[in-house]
Amino acid sequence: MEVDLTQIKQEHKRDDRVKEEETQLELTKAEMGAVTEENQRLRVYLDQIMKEYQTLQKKYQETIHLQQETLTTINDNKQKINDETELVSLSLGRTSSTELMKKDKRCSTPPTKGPEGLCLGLSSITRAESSVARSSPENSSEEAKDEARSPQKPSTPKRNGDDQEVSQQNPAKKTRVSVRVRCDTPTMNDGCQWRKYGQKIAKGNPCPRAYYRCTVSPTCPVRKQVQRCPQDMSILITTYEGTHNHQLPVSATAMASTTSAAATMLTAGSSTSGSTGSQRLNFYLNEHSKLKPIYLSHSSISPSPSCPTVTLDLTSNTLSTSSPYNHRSPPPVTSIFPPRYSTTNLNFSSMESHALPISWSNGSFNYRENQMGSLNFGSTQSQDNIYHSFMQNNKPMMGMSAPNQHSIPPDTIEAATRAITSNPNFQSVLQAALTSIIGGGGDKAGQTIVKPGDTFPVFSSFPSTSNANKCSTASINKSMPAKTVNSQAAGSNSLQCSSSRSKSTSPETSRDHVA
DNA sequence: CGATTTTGACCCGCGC
DNA sequence: GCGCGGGTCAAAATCG
Repeated sequence: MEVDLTQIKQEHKRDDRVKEEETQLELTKAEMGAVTEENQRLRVYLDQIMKEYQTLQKKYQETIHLQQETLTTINDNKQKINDETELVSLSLGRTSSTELMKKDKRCSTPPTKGPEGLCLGLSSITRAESSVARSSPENSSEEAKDEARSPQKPSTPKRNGDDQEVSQQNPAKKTRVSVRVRCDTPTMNDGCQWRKYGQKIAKGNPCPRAYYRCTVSPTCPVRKQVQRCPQDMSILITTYEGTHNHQLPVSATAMASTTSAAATMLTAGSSTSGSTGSQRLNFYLNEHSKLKPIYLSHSSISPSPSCPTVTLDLTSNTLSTSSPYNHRSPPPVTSIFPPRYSTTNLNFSSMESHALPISWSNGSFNYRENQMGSLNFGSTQSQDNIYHSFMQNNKPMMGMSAPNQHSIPPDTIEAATRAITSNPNFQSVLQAALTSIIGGGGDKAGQTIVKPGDTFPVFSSFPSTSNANKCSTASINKSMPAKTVNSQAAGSNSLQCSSSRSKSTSPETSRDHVA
């Protein structure tokens, strides 16, 4: 009996083992089946990817082929031109050729031309911005040259030196960046210190044009022109020109980066635009759960312009027109800053009408709010009161007279920043500056926007003493609320329209702002 | 009193 | 060559 029991037990054990093995086998089979299925799926996926890759490769090759054909055509044209003009002039250097050739040189020059990586057409502004981050010895040496030139030739104005510098860098063109801002204050505070050295009434524009020079460094050649748009007096057109040869204050880097990016875009963008008429690029930004277009219109090339100008249109399109362009303020580019080569108009106008004013005076597009960290968010006051209280609260913090405040809608700033940073052509230029400002989180920083219910954050971290930074709180309070942005009283505006250069208009230009 | 603005004069490039 | 217009200079005025 005992023997039978042990036999039965052994048989049971054997059965269990067989069953376990069978189960494991089934499991393994099932796993194999799944894996085979997945493998097939992956194969199909891989095939699709390969097909797409091949298609893309085909398209790429076609595009390359087309580009080569175009280049060949251009070269043929060049050859024809050279044949027509001078058969000997085959140098790849700075030959006297047509505009087309200049553009070609500027644009299609392979990036192997220099250590700076960008094509030869890069403007001084790009270098300026690079010198913002690192004051390049090249610039300093050039400045030293300028300084040396001036005393030697007392009769020669210093601007000649600047022009020479520019002409050395970039023959026959000097990129300007024009910023259009709906602003009631005499000047747009961009964080830099400016000193007014002249004022003129340009022909065709009753509003005087003011000339400012950067005083952060006595040798800084950067200049800016400030002028009211004749069509829309509430729009301030600030044109920057030149290269900062010094460290910029943090508050000034944002504007510098923006203008730099715009300038870079002008030069880089012209590389693809060729000589064809107008080009329009559209940027889209996702804001408030809807896509908004940002139009980059590349205006047609003007025949008799003096220098390439890129216009950053930061005016708020409060009328919300369906047109991509701001019709209320026609493009000033061709009329005010007619470009010799090309003019790029970056219209960052927002279609939103709830735009709250923010300050450019901080120079960092409001991004410093987190760093400053003494804001009253969540206030339920009206916007006017909010702004009043904010200004009062922040006066001690600013530790200075209220700087110029500007009615730049936050979404406009965000749009500008996004549009600019989204362009690969100058992402590298902007990266350092914007990253430092935004704090690394591009999206998050981009969303540091004043919401309609929030307290309006205004910062002025730059203790400037220049007039450009002076602005009365009263006039700000009058003009800053979004609803009254366009109905400013131009009384304290230095650039208000006037047909004569009388003393009555000029002194108030930038001084009698303090209430 | 120093810094800044104003403003008439001057310079220079460009078109005719 | 001349005139025009934009840009700059620099002395005077003004401000803080």
